[in-house]
Amino acid sequence: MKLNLLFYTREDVVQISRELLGKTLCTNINGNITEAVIVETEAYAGVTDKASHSYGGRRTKRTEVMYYQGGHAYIYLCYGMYSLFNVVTNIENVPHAVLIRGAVALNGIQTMLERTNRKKLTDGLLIGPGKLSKALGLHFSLTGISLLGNTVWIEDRGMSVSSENIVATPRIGVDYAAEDALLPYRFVAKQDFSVFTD
DNA sequence: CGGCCGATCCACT
DNA sequence: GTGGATCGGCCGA
Repeated sequence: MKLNLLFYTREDVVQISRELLGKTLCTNINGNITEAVIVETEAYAGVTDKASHSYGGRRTKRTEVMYYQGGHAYIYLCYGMYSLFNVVTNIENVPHAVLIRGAVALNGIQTMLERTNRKKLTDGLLIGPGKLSKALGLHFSLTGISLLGNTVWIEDRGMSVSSENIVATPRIGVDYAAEDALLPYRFVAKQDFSVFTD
């Protein structure tokens, strides 16, 4: 079933990041449906987190979406060519988010291959936030869209990941965040979901 | 208005 | 392991 508002508006973004592992990220872009099991996430803990775009309460046209109520998508352009997809959490005006860094393809594989200009499905197709967003059609122009609608949403299909199958590490590419760069806010599922593919 | 740079990826060595 | 691609956002002047 589709994750609801109560899932997203909880206050512990680290806990939500862990729970998102094993959930199914779905998109329906112009009738092209793609689905993938989330296997890698990162928590961004808002105004007190130096790695977060909303650190210190920074509020700009781009980061405004982070201040939305939980259950929206914050998607922004990185390095001029990659859209990075985040799940906004917590209540309105508390700018927490979870970056979705990796997934395993489940359905709509042909569409994903076409979007990424590949011929064959490989394990790494959706590993990496830029690649994942491209394959699922999560262009940054979709930023701010609700995850409770019928374009982008996340489902619980009973595939939760137990804590002994979760590895926590520091986040990627946030060396600028001083001591917060060391926080173990990246979560990787050590579990093989590829067996569910088609 | 100019300049710098990023929550990345891949080809190439 | 390294550097180039590529551009919107952000900041300082």
